[in-house]
Amino acid sequence: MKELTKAEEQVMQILWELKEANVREVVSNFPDPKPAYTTVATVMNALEKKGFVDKIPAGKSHLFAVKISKEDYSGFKAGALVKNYFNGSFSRMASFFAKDNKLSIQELEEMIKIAKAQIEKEK
Amino acid sequence: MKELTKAEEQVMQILWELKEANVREVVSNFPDPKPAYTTVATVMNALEKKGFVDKIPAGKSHLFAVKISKEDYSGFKAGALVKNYFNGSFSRMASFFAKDNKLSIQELEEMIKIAKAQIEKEK
DNA sequence: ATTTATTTACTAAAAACTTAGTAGATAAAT
DNA sequence: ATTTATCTACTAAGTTTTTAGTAAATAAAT
Repeated sequence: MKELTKAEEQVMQILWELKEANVREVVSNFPDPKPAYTTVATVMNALEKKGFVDKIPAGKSHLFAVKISKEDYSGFKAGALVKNYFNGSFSRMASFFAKDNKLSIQELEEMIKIAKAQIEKEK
Repeated sequence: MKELTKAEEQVMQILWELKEANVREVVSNFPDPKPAYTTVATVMNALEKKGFVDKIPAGKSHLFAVKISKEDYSGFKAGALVKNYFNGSFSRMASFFAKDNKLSIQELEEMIKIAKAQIEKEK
């Protein structure tokens, strides 16, 4: 999987929300100050070349449909982060977040529940 | 805190290991093919300008000493990841990792231990 | 039918990042 | 003292990324 640049990532975040959209719709979902239409179009074409979206002719314009899900890309990014910054250990990252009250009790309890369920499943 | 570029990050990973080093030492810690001495020097000066290291005259050359710890930068990166890709919820990330056997039982148990300890501490 | 609006393909300038050379200073070796 | 090695500051070329304009095609409005 290829890396997204900053500009590409911004567009993908919008596309992940919309699932599919044309250039105009993506532009209108940008916060102000919105970039130029052609700027967004350029980025979206790059995303197609990189395989992140499909470009489908639709009437007068094109529809860009998400091809690589946010979940897949999230996993890719999270994996790289854990590898490069937490010695490849997720629990090391968990302990980092646990420190300094970075996590609420609710989040911690949720985490325990998830982990327990997973252990049960693997038995 | 500023973002590190790819090249800067590579150098920082070496500096985080060495705590402090001059250009020559950083170059020699690069895997082959090693970049040019001046290339590394340029990056290290950029790191000083960004505030990631201190540049201390030491005899003939300079010593570059880590100023922003790997832990601090890790937290910064992990926070951004959780915010942008897991709806700001760490447990959402945990559940993502738990899926598909991405975590060993050992890691999961470690996670539970950490979370429980933290909850206890906050009481 | 002609004007107006929308969209795309192509092009390109500007900015950011990467890589490294050159010249000059300083120190070490002979 | 002169040569050799090391280091830095400065410069700059090459690459990637970002941003957007222009021209052409198509559709919509008058």
